[in-house]
Formats: sequence, structure tokens, C-alpha cells
Amino acid sequence: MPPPDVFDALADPHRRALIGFLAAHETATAGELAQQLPVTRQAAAKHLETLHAAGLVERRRAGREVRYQLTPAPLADVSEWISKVGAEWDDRLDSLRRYLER
Amino acid sequence: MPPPDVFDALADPHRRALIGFLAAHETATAGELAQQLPVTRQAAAKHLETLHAAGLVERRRAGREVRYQLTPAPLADVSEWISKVGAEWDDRLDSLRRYLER
DNA sequence: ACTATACGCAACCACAAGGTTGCGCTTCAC
DNA sequence: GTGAAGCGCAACCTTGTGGTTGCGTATAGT
Repeated sequence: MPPPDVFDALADPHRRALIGFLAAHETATAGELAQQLPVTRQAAAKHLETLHAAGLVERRRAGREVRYQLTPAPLADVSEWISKVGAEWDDRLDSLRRYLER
Repeated sequence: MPPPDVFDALADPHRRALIGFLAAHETATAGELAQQLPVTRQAAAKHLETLHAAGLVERRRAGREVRYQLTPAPLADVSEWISKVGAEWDDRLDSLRRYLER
């Protein structure tokens, strides 16, 4: 299964902001993205590296700049995990209810 | 909107393990939960405190022990956020496709 | 050719996070 | 009432993380 650091990638608010921005703007450079946050370009670049490691963004060199693009697929893993927990929980509630209704 | 530290709470693997265990076992004490992980009771208690702050578990004193119970509701917020990002992304792809098809 | 823009890399810093140990207080069981 | 089981709190240690500054290098534009 794909990198489990997706959860980690989502933990930081700045990173979530970057994802949000990229969800709405096709592609962007580290510099552009840094302007969306109160941080330097390098800080943004580090976050983008984290997101890239988690498989959430694609990097693509275009001349002297690097354009980042969202690849939201790994988010499905998170949703899936949540579903599983939810399902298990529901099962548990069910069996408890059945037990109590005996 | 409820505590945004749900993302933070989910970032740690041990914490996710606790959630998984609680999803399957109704209630448990900090001690019991600590036995599921290679950490001390205190470490587990700290994680449980984090989960509690995120609204993911309920604490309930029963005599000399404290039983923890899962309250998975806040997970819905995470799912929702993911859905929003996904939706926005799809919209973007759509408008791009429309643009290219002109 | 020259200048400005955008990256990449490395050093460095401060603080939060995860973890442990030690100790004292309450509750249960004999 | 005495001992063990559980918890809570605090001190402390170590690492990881988010952030910055500084500098070197490549590309674009004029």
C-alpha cells in the first residue's frame, strides 16, 4: 500500500492550505504557493517535498521554474481507513445492541 | 467547526492503532491500551489525551479506573474536507477539459 | 553579455512531540 | 487496615519538525 505518511502530510495546516490552493489552481510554483502562506519560499518547498513524498503532488520542471500539481489519489487511502474504523465501530454497536436485546 | 486537531490526532501511528483497537473493543483502560503498544501506560495516556482533545474518545471514570470509549464523529470532518478537495479538483479538471475542447 | 528570477542545498535555530522514570493519591480486595 | 492496582502529575531527555538566512547555480529576457 502507498506511503502511510499521507496522514502525516495532512497534519500540518499550511500543507492543507497548499493542497486546497492546488485543488483550485491547476499548477503553481513554490514561489507562488509561498505567497499564499506567511512563510518563505524554502519553507513552502519543504512542505511541497513532504506532500510529494506522500504522493499528493507531482513536480514538473518547466524551464527555470518547477510547477507543482495536485494528485489527490492518496487521499482515498485516508477515506478508506476512516470508513473501516467507522464500519468496525458500527458492527460493534450492532452486536452490543443485539446482546442487550436478548 | 469542531477542533481542527483531528488531523493532528490522526498523524501518529500509535494513535491510529488506539483508534483501531477502540473501534473493535467497546471500552478500554489506559493500561490495557498501553499493552497493545510498545509503550508505557503514561505514553498511552498522553495519546489518549490528544485523542480526547480532538473529540475522538470519551473518558469515563469507573471507580479506580478510567475507561475510554471511541467517539468517531469528528472523523466525518476529515472525510468532508477530503471530499471538498476532491470535488474542487474535479471541477477544475472539468473546466480545463471544457477549455481545451473549445 | 548582463541582470533579474527561480531553484537547490546546507547550516543553523527554537520549540513541540513522543517517550521514560519517579512519586504520591485513591480505590478495591482481603 | 494493609497491600496491590490504577491513575495523575511533574521533571527530564531526545528527536523531529517548521522555519529562517545565506550562498551558489541555471534559465529567461532584453
